[in-house]
Amino acid sequence: MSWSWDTRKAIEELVQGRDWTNQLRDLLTKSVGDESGLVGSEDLVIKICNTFSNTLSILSNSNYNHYLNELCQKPKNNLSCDGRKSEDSGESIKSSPSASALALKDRRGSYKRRKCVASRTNISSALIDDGYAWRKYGQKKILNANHPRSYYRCTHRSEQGCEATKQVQKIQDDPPKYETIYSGHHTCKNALNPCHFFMDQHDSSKLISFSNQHDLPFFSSESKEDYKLASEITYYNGSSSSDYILSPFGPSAEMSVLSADHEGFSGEVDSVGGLDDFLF
DNA sequence: TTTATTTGACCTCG
DNA sequence: CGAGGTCAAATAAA
Repeated sequence: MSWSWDTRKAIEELVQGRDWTNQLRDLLTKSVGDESGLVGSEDLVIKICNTFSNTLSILSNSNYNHYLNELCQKPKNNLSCDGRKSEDSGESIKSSPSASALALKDRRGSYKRRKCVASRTNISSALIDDGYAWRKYGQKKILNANHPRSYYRCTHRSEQGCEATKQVQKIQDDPPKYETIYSGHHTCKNALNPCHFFMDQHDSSKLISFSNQHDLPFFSSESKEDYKLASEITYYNGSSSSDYILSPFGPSAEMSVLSADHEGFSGEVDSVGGLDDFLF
């Protein structure tokens, strides 16, 4: 696998950032009742911030700039939690298709099938609250898959025209593994304080900051279902052509991978395997 | 009553 | 023609 210099540089920056983050965690753990740890941690925080800044600077000059812009435009707003959710549930008794059902024929089919839309694939060990409100609109049995795929769209699609959608599918039983494919991006203003860092497009020297870390969606819980801490891998499928690693963030997260593959998600696992040099 | 989910029909694309 | 994405009535939950 061959990566551009930018790609390698960004990966190195992120790995360095992770290491410093781990050091910082240790320091903070130690600093409970010990002032000396706090002094060192301040320095580490600056280093870590620089690491992420450098990475994003690199990315902003790369093919991923469009995605970064997308992230930057994401709403950073208030928390409320009504992420309803449901996975495969029991059967529901359906009335048999009757004359009224047949009358639907003419009204259906006024949609276009999605094609080649940039998507992001997230693989996690548990169902994850991504901070947005989703509404389930379908579920399908997928060929050669043990579990059905659920289809969700943004709850605010009707009133705000938000086109974000996601598909969730359990892809492994033991240990459980879930694949979530996100398509489109949120244009709604009612997001539930999604976790994201964002970049100041006008001043990349101080381009990164974290929103309320207590609300990191990957570490929060979702109503109705027992959403657990999840390790995860993320793939981005956009329009450019190399693989990327992002943010192995702390011991509980495995890592995230940016992948750009127009044809679905080919090569994703291989990509992970090829990153061994950077992982522990 | 309102809002969300379930589920079979229907549609598009490869 | 089949797989998979979407629609929308029926149903459940709040």
